[in-house]
Amino acid sequence: MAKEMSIVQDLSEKELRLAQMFKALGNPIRFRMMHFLAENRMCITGDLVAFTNLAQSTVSQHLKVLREAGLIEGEIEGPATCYCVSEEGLRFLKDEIARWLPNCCAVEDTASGCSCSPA
Amino acid sequence: MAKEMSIVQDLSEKELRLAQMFKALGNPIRFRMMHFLAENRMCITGDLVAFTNLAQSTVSQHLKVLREAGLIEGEIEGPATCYCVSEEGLRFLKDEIARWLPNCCAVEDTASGCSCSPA
DNA sequence: TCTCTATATCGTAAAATTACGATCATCGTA
DNA sequence: TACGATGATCGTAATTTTACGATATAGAGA
Repeated sequence: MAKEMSIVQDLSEKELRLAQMFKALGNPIRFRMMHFLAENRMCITGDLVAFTNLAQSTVSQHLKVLREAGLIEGEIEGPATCYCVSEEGLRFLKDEIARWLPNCCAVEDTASGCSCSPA
Repeated sequence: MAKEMSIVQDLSEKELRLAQMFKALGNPIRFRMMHFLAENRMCITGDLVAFTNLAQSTVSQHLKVLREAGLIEGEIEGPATCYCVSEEGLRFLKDEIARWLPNCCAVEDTASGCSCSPA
């Protein structure tokens, strides 16, 4: 952990958020939940519970991860909580990815492959 | 795990790869390694070991994850192994993300926020 | 107020990830 | 062929993640 910090430390705010989003979406369940949320425009926790077939507490936990990554937004709606995809979050994700690692893989690049020591 | 399959099952090939890429990049160390790799165009395992300050075996393990996600490519170069960012992989990632969840967050969308039960 | 519904949070067990040292395999060279 | 350098893989400990049931919280309605 201490070692990790030394390397991870110098990530910018945006990069940290991007990494957090990657982590959140790295789980297949959460990945799928995002789809569901996007398809259905919005839904309450119970809908995701039915969809995933997981325990309510588990789903709630996954929702928390997605929320903390800024990928979804929740709003208390009466006794339930209504979730939807965060437009700001998704836009951020798409924009950052598009700009990510611009130094490589340009259209007119080495074309493909890794050519070490091109001697 | 069995339950997970029922939900994750119906992910397309591309979606599975995308999720795998997310997972690989979700780790801050690997996230950082991708930067390093992109900045330096290419490098051998030892360079990453020096950069990350982690054990050689650990770095090798991280490289494997990135490789299996199709994000980098390794080529045996004499006694060493030369790694570089997979152009195909990164292009795939960027393209898929750009197309991802197209149903939401269009430019002329609800603008922002989650408005449940708009009654 | 009492209850029902819907969720978040807590505590905990199981599984996966991460990190390390040690070992094994390979290439280039003396 | 033996050696030194470079990395991949193995075995394992520590940490983190994932999932569950139980409990706590809050709104809506009888």
